[in-house]
Amino acid sequence: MRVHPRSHRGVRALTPSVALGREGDAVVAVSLDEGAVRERVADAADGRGLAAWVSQREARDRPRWVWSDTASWYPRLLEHGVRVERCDDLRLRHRILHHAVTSDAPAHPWDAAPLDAEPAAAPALFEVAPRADESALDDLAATVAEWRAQQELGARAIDPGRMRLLLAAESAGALVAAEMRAAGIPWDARRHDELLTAALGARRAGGLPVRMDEAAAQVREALGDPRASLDSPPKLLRALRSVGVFVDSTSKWELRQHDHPVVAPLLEYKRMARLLAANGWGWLDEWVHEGRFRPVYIPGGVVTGRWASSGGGALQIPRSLREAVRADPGWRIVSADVAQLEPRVLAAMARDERMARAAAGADLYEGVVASGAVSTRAEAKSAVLGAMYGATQGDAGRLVPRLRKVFPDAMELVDAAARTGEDGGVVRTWLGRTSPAPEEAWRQLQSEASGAEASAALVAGARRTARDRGRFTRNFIVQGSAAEWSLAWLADLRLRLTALGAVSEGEAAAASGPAFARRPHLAFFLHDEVLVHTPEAYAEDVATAIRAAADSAGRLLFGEFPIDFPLDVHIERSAAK
DNA sequence: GGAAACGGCGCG
DNA sequence: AAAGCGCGCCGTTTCC
Repeated sequence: MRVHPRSHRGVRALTPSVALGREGDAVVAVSLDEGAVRERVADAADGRGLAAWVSQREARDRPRWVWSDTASWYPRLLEHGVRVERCDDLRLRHRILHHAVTSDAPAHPWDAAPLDAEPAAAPALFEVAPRADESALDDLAATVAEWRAQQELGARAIDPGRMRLLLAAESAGALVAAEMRAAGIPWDARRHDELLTAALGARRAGGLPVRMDEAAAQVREALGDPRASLDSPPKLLRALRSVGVFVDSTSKWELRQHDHPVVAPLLEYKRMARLLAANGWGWLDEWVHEGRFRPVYIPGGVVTGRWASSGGGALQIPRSLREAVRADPGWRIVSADVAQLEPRVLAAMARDERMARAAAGADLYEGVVASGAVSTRAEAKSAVLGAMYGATQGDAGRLVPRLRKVFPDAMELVDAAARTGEDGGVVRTWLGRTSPAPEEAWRQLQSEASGAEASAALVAGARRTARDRGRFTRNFIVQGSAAEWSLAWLADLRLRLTALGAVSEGEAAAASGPAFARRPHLAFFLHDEVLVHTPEAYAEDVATAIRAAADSAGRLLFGEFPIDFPLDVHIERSAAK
């Protein structure tokens, strides 16, 4: 029986806000609430002094730290083992607020108030990319001014309550991203090497791995050209045509449709070449050090609000290599992913009760079959994805209309988003992230095509780009709202894990490494899945926390609307020895 | 000779 | 040469 940790949601009358910024050669803190109490923190170059001061203040009253940019402030703290509970990342918030308040977005069914379209004064200093002068961004006066401007912008959002949630979730995500980079993904380089050898054959200096070489030889044999180039699409295309394989590209989906002796070995070669180039031994040498892969996560890096990553292809690790992720001895990896997150979010956003009923089980697609819309799970999946992506042709295009009959509310929501996009408007996610407005060139094309003189080709081209944009906005509201659910899940889980780890403080003190990495901690996040690295003793508690966080996220976004977010949770064994 | 575009493919 | 969204990265080709 374990003593239950102190709740991480303890009621606090007031969370103080404390801005950190540079003033000359010093870092200075200012209380933003009342009295504007100022305190010199440390020399700007003194990371240890900064961390010590923040740590002390964090312990005292856990303020909300207001800083220009988590990616530039927080790693310095983490380096010295100091974590903070919450922050306002002004740079990330700026991007959301600026778009939200200055856009000409038409009202949505869930909007609480008409949009105030008066353009906001937005200091160029906080524009997201690229930053010319890093030190200017950290300036204390600029930080405080930006924070005050953001308080006003936030109050002018269409739904200030939802906007507050979104801004808080975005900033919490920034903390998670920095912490996950600091902690790294436990990566078993030996296992990775074994997997590569099994897939590609033995590694050979100055040449291709054995099995790749063999596949290449088979391809060249079938092409009747011992020197055929396999890595150059144009040359390969010509070689294929010369032996009667009349393809229009060398992509695998097209090759697969041909029955020729070259096809099988070529597909095998391409599969191996891809693995070698993207995640081969070179990748291992470059990205895995001391048993950790440390990708750079970029919160809000995708227009929809999803995260992007930079370096190491963290968001594209092939499934076949996931086995190389191994907990440290005595630890466990707890993995969890959400089943069909996006259609569930769509059902909840649209308040579509019939679609929610179809989602009631663990498998939404089976629920769609049970609704009578389609007859197989494969059809259900194709139709649902097609509905969210805007399919018009093929199987999906044929099936989508059936969904319209069964789930009219959900379908009307995405159809309306598509119409808005085609007309050049902007759309918003559930919590209020606004899609980018169309480029001037796009507007220009549409207006030229609507003129009396417009050629048929011009009209057709304009129509096509309008449809392209419609598919983008259609998907934006779903992908972006799903990303918000995920952020809420992540933020809530982060606090639950901290609370869990707090009870193990004593035993953890003996271990080595940064304090936060000795507790259960997030190690990886990819759109709708997480990995938590945890001491073995907490594995079950972590699994429970992950589920509880998913329930919280669902309620936070969608209240009592009857939608659930079933998870696939696994506790994985650690590396042998 | 280097930057940008392209084809291709991994992930959700 | 995807149909049907969003990414990052690789090797090659094309452009300047």
